[in-house]
Amino acid sequence: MLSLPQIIDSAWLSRPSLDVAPDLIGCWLVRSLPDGTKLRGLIVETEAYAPDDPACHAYRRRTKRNAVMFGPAGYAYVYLIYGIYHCFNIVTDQDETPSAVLVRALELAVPPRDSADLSAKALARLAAGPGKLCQVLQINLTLSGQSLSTAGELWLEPRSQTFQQALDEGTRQLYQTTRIGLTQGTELPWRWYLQDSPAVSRR
DNA sequence: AGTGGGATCTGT
DNA sequence: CAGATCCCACTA
Repeated sequence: MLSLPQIIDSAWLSRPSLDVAPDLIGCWLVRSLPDGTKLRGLIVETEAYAPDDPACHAYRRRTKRNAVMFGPAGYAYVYLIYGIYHCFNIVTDQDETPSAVLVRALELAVPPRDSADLSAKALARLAAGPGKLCQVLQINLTLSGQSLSTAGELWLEPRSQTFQQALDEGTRQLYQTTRIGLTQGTELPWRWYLQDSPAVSRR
């Protein structure tokens, strides 16, 4: 029986992204908005980015954009893609080891206030994709470099006992496959998702 | 100072 | 499958 962490702290995240990425499935991403609203989503899809990984933004060198990935674990790395969408990453591994986990999809625990007239199906797809989840949780560049602590605007909470049990018993399963949208490193099976989750971005 | 490409998403 | 649209890394 795997022991559950009480909290997801820097030590838990200071492992290689390949270990952290699957472990983050089933954990909660919590966003506290300036007006006090809290949004919670169950993480159902992640991708690992590692040193010596040609698809990693930090593959070549340290730059202004990717600098946070070179720092200690437990910080947000957010970037803008195609001029339109944001992608949210969790910095992992030891200080000076550039790596991160991209959060690709969430199951929203509480529907956003302005989504009352959506079908159940549409609701389940609201945060199905890295760009969409950033839209829903209002994650943008200002959060990049911020610490993912409960004192802040964005943090992580561990798997529930029941979720862990379902995994242990095989009632729910993780699926491991290749990453999405890349031009390099396409063959590496560094994407994980929760089987049967309607929020997974792509199968 | 200018250029090109990108870990996306939607609608056609 | 084209297009939206902006930041930043890279070149000069």
